[in-house]
Amino acid sequence: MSDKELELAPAELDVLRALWDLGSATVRQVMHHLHERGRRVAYTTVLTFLTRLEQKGYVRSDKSELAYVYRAKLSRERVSRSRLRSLIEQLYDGAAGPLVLQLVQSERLTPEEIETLQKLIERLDLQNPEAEK
Amino acid sequence: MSDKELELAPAELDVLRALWDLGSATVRQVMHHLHERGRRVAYTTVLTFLTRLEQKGYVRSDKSELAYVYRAKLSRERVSRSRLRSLIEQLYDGAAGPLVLQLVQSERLTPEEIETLQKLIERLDLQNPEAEK
DNA sequence: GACGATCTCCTACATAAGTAGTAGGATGCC
DNA sequence: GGCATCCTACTACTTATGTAGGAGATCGTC
Repeated sequence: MSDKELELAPAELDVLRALWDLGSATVRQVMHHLHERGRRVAYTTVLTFLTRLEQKGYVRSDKSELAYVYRAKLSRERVSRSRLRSLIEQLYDGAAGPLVLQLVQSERLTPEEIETLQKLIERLDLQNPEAEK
Repeated sequence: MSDKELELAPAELDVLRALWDLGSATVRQVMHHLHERGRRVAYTTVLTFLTRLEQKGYVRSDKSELAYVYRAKLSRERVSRSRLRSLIEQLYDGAAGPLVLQLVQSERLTPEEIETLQKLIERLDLQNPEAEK
């Protein structure tokens, strides 16, 4: 439940993203994916990252075919949560409120999103959680 | 208005935070502040960071007294915005909506915050911006 | 069964980030 | 006016990040 640091360098995240997008993939497929997004990296570079990610436990590989097939062990949501947490921690001393406000103000949300949000808030409001610390 | 990359390594951010908290401060004051937050760094380390930050243009210094007094040129909001942007970009392909939802769901907001948010949303809803594009 | 394409492993190397020591100037004070 | 302080400048070293080449195992195929 709690997110212990969860260190991810930008380039590592790119690779992880490829896995999220692809589900599971070989080194080569990840490389292609990155190329399509405009990142010109060498095959071995991708391999290096995948290997490092696996060492960190963020990815697992499985060799049934010729080449290893990699898959993320870490979900996008998990990373997102941790990132947000540290953002909130670092910039707002742990208070999420200001961040939400800023987000809602500065990012244009679609009408649908606004509506969803509205419903969500209503619910929050009702079951006012008496937040136990 | 637009946020060009805005590179800030974690440790640099810590120093910047000290300046935000303190308004303006000498190396020594920043160091103390960091110590209070549990970061045991040497005086010269702080100096190094402050110097680097100044080179990057994120901080300015002013020598009227004995020691230089530093002050952030970059606001907390600015950094926050840029951080959020890249988070949204990297994790949600540019769509802010999902992030907001996740935030509202996973972070406990105080009743006041909820209320503020609610009002904000209402306003958004009214002046429905007919988002061009 | 040699050849080209692929794979993984190991190694390497440049730049960035994080941390700090030392030297030498200025300041205060007894 | 010499001693303890405090300040900045310069230098240095370690670990992380980003990037990739070469070596050797495998495979598919002519």
